Amino acid sequence: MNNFEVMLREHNLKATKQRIGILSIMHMRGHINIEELYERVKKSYPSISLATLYKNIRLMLENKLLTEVSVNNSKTLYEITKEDHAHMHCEKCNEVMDIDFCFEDMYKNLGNEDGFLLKNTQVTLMGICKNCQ
Amino acid sequence: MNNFEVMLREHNLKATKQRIGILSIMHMRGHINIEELYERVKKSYPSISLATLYKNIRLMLENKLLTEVSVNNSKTLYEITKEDHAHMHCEKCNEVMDIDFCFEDMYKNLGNEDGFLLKNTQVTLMGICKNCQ
DNA sequence: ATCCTTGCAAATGATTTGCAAGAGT
DNA sequence: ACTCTTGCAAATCATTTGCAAGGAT
Repeated sequence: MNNFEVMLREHNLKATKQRIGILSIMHMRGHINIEELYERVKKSYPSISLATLYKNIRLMLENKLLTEVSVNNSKTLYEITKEDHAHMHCEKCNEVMDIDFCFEDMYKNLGNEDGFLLKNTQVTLMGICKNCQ
Repeated sequence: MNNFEVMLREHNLKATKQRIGILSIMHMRGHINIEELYERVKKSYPSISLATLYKNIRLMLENKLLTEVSVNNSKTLYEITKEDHAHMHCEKCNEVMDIDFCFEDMYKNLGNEDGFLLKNTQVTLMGICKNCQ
């Protein structure tokens, strides 16, 4: 029983080969969009269908096992949920990288939030990465 | 010659009725998605087509007259480009509100950016707004 | 007069659905 | 054995394209 099986069970999901495949690709790759995920998962499970991929992504998002990362001007990415962090998004190669970030410090700099019940924060730095410059 | 005509000319775009219509809805509405924009613009210009809307949004994004606002789990929004600010996104009603935010202060709290050429930043607080609680 | 923009219809791309067969517990 | 998941095909929704006619400068 590997890590991903445990993760799935902890989130009340059956541990199917397809799901374990999805999670292991995501774990290796970091942030990934549906299209690339499909190409890669097919290498281990050639019979997997796009519908299965979409259904599972949706399910794992609802269970908070995955987190959606919306970036401007390119496809939605998904990552395995982890500690708070910020993202750098390269507008040329579309790569997304994690950076350490303390949300507590940021909250001190906020303006008027007027009764808003805060659940989560997304911080994305947009620009050009080292390789693309 | 109204404000929107000036804005368009300053960005080297011809001032058509359709474009002025798009901008005035956006100015009133704040953040808006394509579907809602279409419904509203049709009220003043019933003949406008979705294709025209998409073409113009794309064009104005390229000219930085508009800014894309990607939010998790709901349609991409667009707003007229303005000074740096952060967004609050209500996960229930999907409304997006602006809040004051000083990016300079935030940059002090950042981790390793390793040669990244920063162009822009997006900060989104996700949660439940006052009305929806 | 020229070039850009519009609206239409069709093409393409992304995501969801229903259902019968198969897999996980 | 039971229930949930898969894969397929079709349906739906979102976005883009090509082109002829119309509009802005």
